[in-house]
Amino acid sequence: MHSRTPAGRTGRPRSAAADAAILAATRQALVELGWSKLTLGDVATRAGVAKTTLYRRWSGKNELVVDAVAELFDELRLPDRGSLAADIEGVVLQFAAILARPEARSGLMAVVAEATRDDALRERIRASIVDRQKRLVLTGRTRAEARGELPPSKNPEESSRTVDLIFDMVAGAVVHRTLVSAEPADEEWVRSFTRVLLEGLRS
Amino acid sequence: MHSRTPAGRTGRPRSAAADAAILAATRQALVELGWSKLTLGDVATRAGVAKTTLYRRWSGKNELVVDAVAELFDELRLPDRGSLAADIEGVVLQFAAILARPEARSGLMAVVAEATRDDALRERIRASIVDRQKRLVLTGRTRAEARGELPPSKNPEESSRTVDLIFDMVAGAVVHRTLVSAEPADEEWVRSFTRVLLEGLRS
Amino acid sequence: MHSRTPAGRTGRPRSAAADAAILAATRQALVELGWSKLTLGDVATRAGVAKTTLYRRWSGKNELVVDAVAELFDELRLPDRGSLAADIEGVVLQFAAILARPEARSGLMAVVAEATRDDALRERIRASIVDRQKRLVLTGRTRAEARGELPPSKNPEESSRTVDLIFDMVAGAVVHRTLVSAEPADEEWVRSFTRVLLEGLRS
Amino acid sequence: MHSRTPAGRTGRPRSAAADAAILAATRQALVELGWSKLTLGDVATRAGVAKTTLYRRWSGKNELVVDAVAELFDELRLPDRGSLAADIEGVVLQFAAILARPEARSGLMAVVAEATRDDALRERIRASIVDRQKRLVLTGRTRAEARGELPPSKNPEESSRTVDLIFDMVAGAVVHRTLVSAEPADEEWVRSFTRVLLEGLRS
DNA sequence: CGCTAAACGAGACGGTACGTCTGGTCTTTAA
DNA sequence: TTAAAGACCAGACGTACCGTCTCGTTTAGCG
Repeated sequence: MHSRTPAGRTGRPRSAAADAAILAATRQALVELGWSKLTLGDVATRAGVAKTTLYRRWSGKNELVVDAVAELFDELRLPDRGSLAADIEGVVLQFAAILARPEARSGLMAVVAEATRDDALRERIRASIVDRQKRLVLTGRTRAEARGELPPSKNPEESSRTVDLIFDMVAGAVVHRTLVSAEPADEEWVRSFTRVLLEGLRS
Repeated sequence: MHSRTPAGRTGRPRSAAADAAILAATRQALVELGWSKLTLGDVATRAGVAKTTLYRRWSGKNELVVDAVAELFDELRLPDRGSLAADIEGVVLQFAAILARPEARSGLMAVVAEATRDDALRERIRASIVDRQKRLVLTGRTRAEARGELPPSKNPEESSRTVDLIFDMVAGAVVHRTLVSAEPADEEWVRSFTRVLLEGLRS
Repeated sequence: MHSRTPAGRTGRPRSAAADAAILAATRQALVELGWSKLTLGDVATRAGVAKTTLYRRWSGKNELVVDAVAELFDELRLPDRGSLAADIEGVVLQFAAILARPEARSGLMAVVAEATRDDALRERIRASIVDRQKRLVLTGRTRAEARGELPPSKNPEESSRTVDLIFDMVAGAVVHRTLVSAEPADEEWVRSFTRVLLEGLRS
Repeated sequence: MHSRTPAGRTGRPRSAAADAAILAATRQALVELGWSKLTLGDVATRAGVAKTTLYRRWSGKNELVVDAVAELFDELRLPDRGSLAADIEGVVLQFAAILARPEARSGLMAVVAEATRDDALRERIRASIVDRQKRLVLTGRTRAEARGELPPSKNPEESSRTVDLIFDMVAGAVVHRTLVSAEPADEEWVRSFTRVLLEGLRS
């Protein structure tokens, strides 16, 4: 995380409230203005905070927005609905619901775009957002193997490759449907998608 | 398109060379600087053109970059390799090759991010980039039905939904693999992906 | 604009009205916008003329405005009211009336300002505007000497110096009163000024 | 003045050095480029200051140049040479010396030209430049009355009118001689001028 | 309880890019 | 050939943010 427990002991401690206020203000500004018109000065004003305070915690717009958006994905949970298909449908719908929120839409794509030229930023995105999602895929796979819905992993390496493939297919399809095609990832679409994905994996 | 055949007949006509020079300069600047550090003044300088000339043709950075990136997708062709799987693998590899180019990577994602708040821009992206790709899916489907590799479409509406689903799955997976996971969409990955997709569709 | 010279064998006949239209448009623009916001493109539009046509006749803003303003001074006449004092009062009032017009106020001072760094422009101002006024001073002096109101010139050189002095005093005082002090050079002021000037010269 | 003692007390205080540097750079640029080619960006660069800093203190070119030129008139002093004629000659020579400097020549006339359409600017000129000069006339008149060289003022209103008249005559003649006629206001000319003025006033 | 030192708000600072406007020039078609 | 139209290059305009830097002012923990 960006916050650091004070190394030395003296001096005024950082305001814990400021962090929350800044992240909330960032999301609000993303909703109202979108990524490109969001300015750090405006975020600071909304948060009732000086620009200095903001820069003391985040090194720039990208880092701030990653953290602000990452919090949105905290609510992702793998439901246990009894079957792999139902579980996947559940989590995909959650994912789609998050991407339907305007603060996620422009914020997420913009930082991904920036990350194409900034390895540190990509790493931050991976740690804050992507891995959180990927863990759900892992859990789901394990649970499905236990249920006998998927054949057990033959070897770790291939297993890892498969998880990556599934993850790219799930996240990619939902993102593309939502942001590029600009159509809602509603229940009907999710059901069709899940069917194709699972049939493909089963065979 | 942005260019307009002169409505009236008088006056000096717009330089056709300027358009090409500007788009080429835009791609070059995308490679060297990335989206966020690309400035229109710099593009104009690279193109040997005044800023006014640039603004006369494009209303802003987003519109310019969409056109510059769109040209990259002109080279996409559906190969005829004899089987649906081979055809898909071929076109996905082409798509991945384009996304591997730095001028496409940051440019494409950035305009998609902007399009989340700008309907006109999204329409422009759809017309210039997305529809061009979707037509390949349609062609591929038709060809596969003729070969008997896929069951013939039952009704137009469901057919359209299926094409959309396939398109989101293909484009989404490749984009996510390439830009978010930041792993190459190489032949091995493409073969695995195609197998899952086709098996899922066949059943 | 609609004048057509039938005799010319090649090319379009030249518009005789263009000069007048441009100068009139220049004065109108001076009234409405002042010197600094007057643009040649705007003048051309007001005159119903292309910018090219304007540049074919004048080399720039300064030259155009000098000519436009110079026409205002064409109406200056030395009245013959029977006494030197009355004659001077008459011409000073005329001069003040011209300077009260907004197209003269900002136009004249602005070109004078430019002329401080541009000898060709200063020469143009002298020829078009200043000499026209100075001739009035000469005429007035000659007439006053004939009347016996002023002693006859002792030698040409001193005479020339005196004319220059009078001219600078008259023109300078009226301009300063009108433009810097921003007070009207009305009859009362002119009478006081003339009295001081003539008493000073007589002794 | 433009500078304001900070109303609120917080925030970084304005740099006092910046003001001086900007005004000096303005005068230097006036010398080298003249009014019309002087750009605020260039002034900022010369002063080693950002454009924003300049615009924070002055609202535009006119206001800046007024202040820059006004400082030139700070050195005007009414000498005490024992007689009214000598005093006037002294101050007129000082005035002429200032107007001989290129930073005063084009700068002063240009702002006067602009002031014909801008009351606020005219007021600024009056306060910063004109009143400073007029006070010298007042002092001179008082001193001359004490010496008995001029009859004492009959009433305040007429006295004020006379001061205004003298001021317009002195300043106007010197400015016209220097800038319009473009001849030096040397000692000989000043002596002639002073003689005419004083004889006119005495009678 | 007073000292110390960091964090705080405010806002000025040097920069960079914006998108617009104007100055002059050049290139087209029409008359 | 000249006119009107308007595209062209060049560069200044005034504004908006950037990220940094002073300021004077809290506000904690330590002594």
